[in-house]
Amino acid sequence: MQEPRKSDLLQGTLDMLILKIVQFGPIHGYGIAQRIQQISKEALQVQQGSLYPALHRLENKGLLASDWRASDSGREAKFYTLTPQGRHQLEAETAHWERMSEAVGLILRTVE
Amino acid sequence: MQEPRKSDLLQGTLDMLILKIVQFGPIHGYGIAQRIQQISKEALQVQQGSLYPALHRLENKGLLASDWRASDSGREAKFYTLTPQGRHQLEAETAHWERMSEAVGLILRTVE
DNA sequence: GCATGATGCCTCGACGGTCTACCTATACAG
DNA sequence: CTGTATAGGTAGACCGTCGAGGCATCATGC
Repeated sequence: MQEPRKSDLLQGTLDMLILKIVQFGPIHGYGIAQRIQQISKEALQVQQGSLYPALHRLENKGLLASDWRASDSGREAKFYTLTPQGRHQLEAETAHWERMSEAVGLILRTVE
Repeated sequence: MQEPRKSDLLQGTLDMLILKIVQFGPIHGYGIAQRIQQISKEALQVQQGSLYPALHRLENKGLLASDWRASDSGREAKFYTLTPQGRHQLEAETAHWERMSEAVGLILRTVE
């Protein structure tokens, strides 16, 4: 019996993570995936098939704004920035995450 | 603007939480939902439509075993217990959760 | 000149977990 | 006899994620 194929991230956290990374400053999609992987010390990694739909989702909701600029490598890339709603949403999701993950920890640390 | 309809739990944690609660000793489904809610101080709550499919899933995978007994209220109820594989799985999932949630925390606590 | 890998954007189909909304039945209180 | 808590269950829909692809550009090595 082999690895039950664990997901690369905790379900439902992707949007929050993206918003958080973008908060640091304008960045393109490819860079977001790299940053997440790097900061998490390779523990989390975002598949492109998850990333781009998420970015479009967030942009459609008005949480992110985008414009084309030249990337470090001199190529055109779509840079995302946080909108005011995005910042607000990030705060809300962060608070929600804190509450929830703490609650899970509470259960896990319970010894009968 | 209304509640974005947040989920009642963090996606992907239900199986782990169930296994953890069952670890405390034989308990029936209804009781599991109550315990989770109670220990988490109402932060987490499990819908029955999520709970029972999850229990059947876990039993089919051989992580839980069940038998009918009389509950506290004198009614018949299906009591679940952890199998050895279930215990093993719980440890694996707990470790995975720790790694993942810590990684998420790492990102959230990063200040540029 | 050509292949390869890294960068960068994207789409599609499938899967699986969760939620909402139901159904059933029993015990007990009023 | 009606309502509520307890207890088990199913069906359908939704939606996020993943796997697997596609496309283009640029730098490097051969």
